[in-house]
Amino acid sequence: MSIALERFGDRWSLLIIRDLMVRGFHTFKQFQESGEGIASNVLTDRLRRLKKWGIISAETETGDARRVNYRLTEKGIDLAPVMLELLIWGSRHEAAGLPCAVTENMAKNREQVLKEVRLRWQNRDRTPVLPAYSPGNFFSGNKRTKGARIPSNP
Amino acid sequence: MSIALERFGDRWSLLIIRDLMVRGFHTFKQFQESGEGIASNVLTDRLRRLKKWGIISAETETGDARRVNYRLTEKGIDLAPVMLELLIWGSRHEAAGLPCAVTENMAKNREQVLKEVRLRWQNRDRTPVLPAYSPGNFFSGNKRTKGARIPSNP
DNA sequence: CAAATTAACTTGCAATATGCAAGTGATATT
DNA sequence: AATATCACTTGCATATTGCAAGTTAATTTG
Repeated sequence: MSIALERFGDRWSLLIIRDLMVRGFHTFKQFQESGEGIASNVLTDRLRRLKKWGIISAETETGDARRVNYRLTEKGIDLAPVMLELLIWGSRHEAAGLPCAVTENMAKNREQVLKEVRLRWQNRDRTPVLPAYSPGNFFSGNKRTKGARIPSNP
Repeated sequence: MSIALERFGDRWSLLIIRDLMVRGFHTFKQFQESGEGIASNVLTDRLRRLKKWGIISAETETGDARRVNYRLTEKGIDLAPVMLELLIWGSRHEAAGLPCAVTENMAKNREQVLKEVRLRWQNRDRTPVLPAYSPGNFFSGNKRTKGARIPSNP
């Protein structure tokens, strides 16, 4: 069986990766309080597994040794195309929080979007890709389109 | 939380979709005997859920009322881009059964590959995308490249 | 500097999901 | 008519997840 499918065959792993990728999450607490409802013991386990698999890294913050900063590795950020396709699919086929116009625009400019996401990763940019969050949505889950800088037809 | 991620947040759903998409599976029995080890009660449940969500359809075969034919819907086949990106990611970052040359070729010809997959779906073509199966691989899991008609640089 | 707070986990136990082996019932084949 | 096949069910053991309440180490506060 495909290793890739085994990796993400649970309720939380992909969600954690998405939150790291586009919502700017980087601490244990943020995941816990995100409202998604992951139990702390499971969160611990998932972060550990993702780290073991080289998808995320964990390093204690310089200046506050209580905090641990989680971050996608190169391998992790390489999942961006998967996430983007899932976003587009969800927007087309499931009730979505983002207006279809926005996601269809993303679909037309996949390379652009992915370039932008990777740049944010390189720059350690922690602002959410879309500013706020509301349920039912994929990327950051907000209906606002303002601030979603990503796709503007070239 | 994203509906798309909720849909596939279990061990088997994506695997079933992949098997329908590229391995030519279409019966309960095939899934059971595929060696992936899904329990029959869970398989029943997953097929039911996927049907409920409109991702697959189920119809009893004309001519043999015992058989049920499972098939991806339009919504289901639209997951092909997600699957393809997962395949490419897995090939780059996890031990893969397919030679990287093949998957990188697919990565260069995504549109081609997707067109081919959709055509197979339209034609109800049940031959596996890649002829045989070996573990550790994503699409059909075979190391053979012969018969993988999909990517040939244009 | 002692007390309170914070962040990242652990622990114990209940609830849920999954795995397994053995059915069942409706066709179809021999 | 007997046997086999196919798509499920059922009952129960095991594993995973969810929940609430700790624990530990590191800051912050008064």
